[in-house]
Amino acid sequence: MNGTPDPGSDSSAGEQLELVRLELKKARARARPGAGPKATARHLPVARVVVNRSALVIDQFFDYSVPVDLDEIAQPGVRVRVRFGARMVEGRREGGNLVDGFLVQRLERSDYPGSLAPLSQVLSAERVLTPALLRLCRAVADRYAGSLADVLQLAVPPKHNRAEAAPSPEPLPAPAAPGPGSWTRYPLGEAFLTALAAGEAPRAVWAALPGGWAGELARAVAAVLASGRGAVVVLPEGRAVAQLDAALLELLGAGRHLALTAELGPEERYRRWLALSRGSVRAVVGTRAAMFAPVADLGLVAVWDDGDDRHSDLNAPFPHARDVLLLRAAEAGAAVLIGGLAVTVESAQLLHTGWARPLLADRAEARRAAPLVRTGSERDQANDAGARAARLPSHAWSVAKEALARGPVLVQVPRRGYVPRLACVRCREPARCRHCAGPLELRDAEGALCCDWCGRPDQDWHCQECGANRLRAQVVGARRTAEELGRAFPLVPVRTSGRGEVLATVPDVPALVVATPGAEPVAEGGYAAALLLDGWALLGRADLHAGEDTLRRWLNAAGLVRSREQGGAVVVVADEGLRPVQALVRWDPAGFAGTELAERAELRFPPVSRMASVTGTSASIEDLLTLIRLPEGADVLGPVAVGGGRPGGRGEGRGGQGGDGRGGQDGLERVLLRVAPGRGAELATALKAAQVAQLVRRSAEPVRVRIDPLDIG
DNA sequence: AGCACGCCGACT
DNA sequence: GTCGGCGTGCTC
Repeated sequence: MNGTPDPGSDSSAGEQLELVRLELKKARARARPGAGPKATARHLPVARVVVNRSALVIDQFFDYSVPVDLDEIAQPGVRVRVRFGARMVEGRREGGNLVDGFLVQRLERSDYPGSLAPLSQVLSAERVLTPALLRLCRAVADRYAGSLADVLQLAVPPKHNRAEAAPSPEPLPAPAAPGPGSWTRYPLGEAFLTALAAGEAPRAVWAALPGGWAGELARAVAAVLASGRGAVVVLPEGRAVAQLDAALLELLGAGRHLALTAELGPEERYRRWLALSRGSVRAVVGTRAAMFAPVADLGLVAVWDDGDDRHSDLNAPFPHARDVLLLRAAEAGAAVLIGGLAVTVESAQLLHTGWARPLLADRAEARRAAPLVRTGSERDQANDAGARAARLPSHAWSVAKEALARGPVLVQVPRRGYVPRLACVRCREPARCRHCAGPLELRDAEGALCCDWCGRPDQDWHCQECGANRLRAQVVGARRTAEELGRAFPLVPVRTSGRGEVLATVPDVPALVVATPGAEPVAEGGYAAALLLDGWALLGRADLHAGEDTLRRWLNAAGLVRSREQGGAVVVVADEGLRPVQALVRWDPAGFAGTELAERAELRFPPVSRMASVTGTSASIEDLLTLIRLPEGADVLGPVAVGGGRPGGRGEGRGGQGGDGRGGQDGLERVLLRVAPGRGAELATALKAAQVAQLVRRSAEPVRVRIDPLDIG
């Protein structure tokens, strides 16, 4: 029968041949000398490995034996490849995939009762996963209820052979301690620098003044380098990194620091990462990817503008640069500097608990550095036809017209698509649920009010502040306003900076520079004036952070304007009675953050409480809630239906746009879990355990969990 | 997560 | 009688 093809059964003969070939292949694999039992290292024959599998249910170490030929190279921290998922057949291991991992420890013996598979491969001798980095990644994974492998993926860049083969530069000796520069603007500024240079670990929240922040940050880095320690600085985007990079280059010359940003490309990024890991360079500045940068002898962590949502990583488990750096500082006993023109509520809490000290300028100094800020009413239309065409209040119109004679004028307009929040028609106090203080939403065409957090309806809403019983939803026409503005000043060039194209700088010549928040170019000689338009659209977003975030965006724009002594002026088009507006006019970011914090505490909002969101189908959420062992006093808010999209991303809310399509047409729901301050770790642990239980039992579709969600109303 | 084992319906 | 569904369990 063999070799006599039966006409009509060609295919079956072919299949048999194929089968025979497969069997031969298997036999050869078994007989291959490399696959047989190999001698194991005599000393520390066990290698503990973290495998690169993100699944929560295998978030643990696995032990492998170390073959003699890998004994020397198989040091803690190296990248390895191991066979994972094999099964036992007649006492032999069969199958199993080659997966990447890191060797974390060499041991005399394993506590695993079975026999150990050998390490398959050590990829190189480079010890990329240092003990400190491993501890950090473990802490971050725990804090965010994620797996170690997920965090390692964010923390250790992919291997690049060419970068790894090249030697890193020789380290330079520590520089001399820098002079205080413009830190003299803050009463405690010099003392902070001195402490850094002396090897201490001061912790500060810094309300930076306009002008000079990059130089001030650079001096903080230089001071800690002078103490023989290293520094990590994370900034929200590439243009800010470039500014600090330039300031450091000027202060320290080349070779003592490096910049790490996403746009570098894999080879150069890994080359720089290795320079840090190998101790060639001790200071790094960069965007959020730099938050894990392996700086040895960490002396200082710093975050710039920590309220910017770009500090949140977009990959699971969505760590936030500020919080990762705080974990690092605690671990390393390093100094902390959280700075920005604005002060976040999270920073205010660090001040409130006494964990950090304030680095604030006194009122006179702040007045000197800041531009003159005035409000313009949206109802106060100018008589001038051009102003009417631009729909500008008369004050804004005249300020812009006057300033255009002296230099560029910045016009900040919100991006289209901000979702307005329901607010009192009279005093514009946001409409909140009287049970849990979540934001109220219009859920259906009937106009029924419903809480976005707990889902309770509210038939009889009236304003807590002024007693009015009517609501309004704000409407946005931002982009059009900007276009009309260009027509209103026909002789002036109009430049735009926004989503499509972001300008880094504009020259010191008269021009209208229309920019969306976060995309404002730096004007070389400072803007002569800035108009902050449509404050309502910003303040009216359905977002817990709307007030804080709006003030932050205003401050960042106003901070690019010349000081009041130099004739710099800002007009903010918004109701002067509102707290963010007052804080801008008085240039008092710290005061605003303190008040906001007190209010959050009263309403039990983050960061005074800790929250996590759980998203999934109704059944899977219910299932998770039966499995979870919640910390004492935890609140369960919801579930409520949510629109499509990725709950992990920044899609809805803070800084993002969209967020329409609510109503749960895809069947997804969300609950918010709220715990008392100090119980965040317990909550994360409980969520992870419940998720693992759900995955193991397969009792329902898995849910998605996010700690510190950004998109809560 | 993958991947294999194991026990019940419609087809050669 | 077999091919194949996805429930349950493990991976050093």
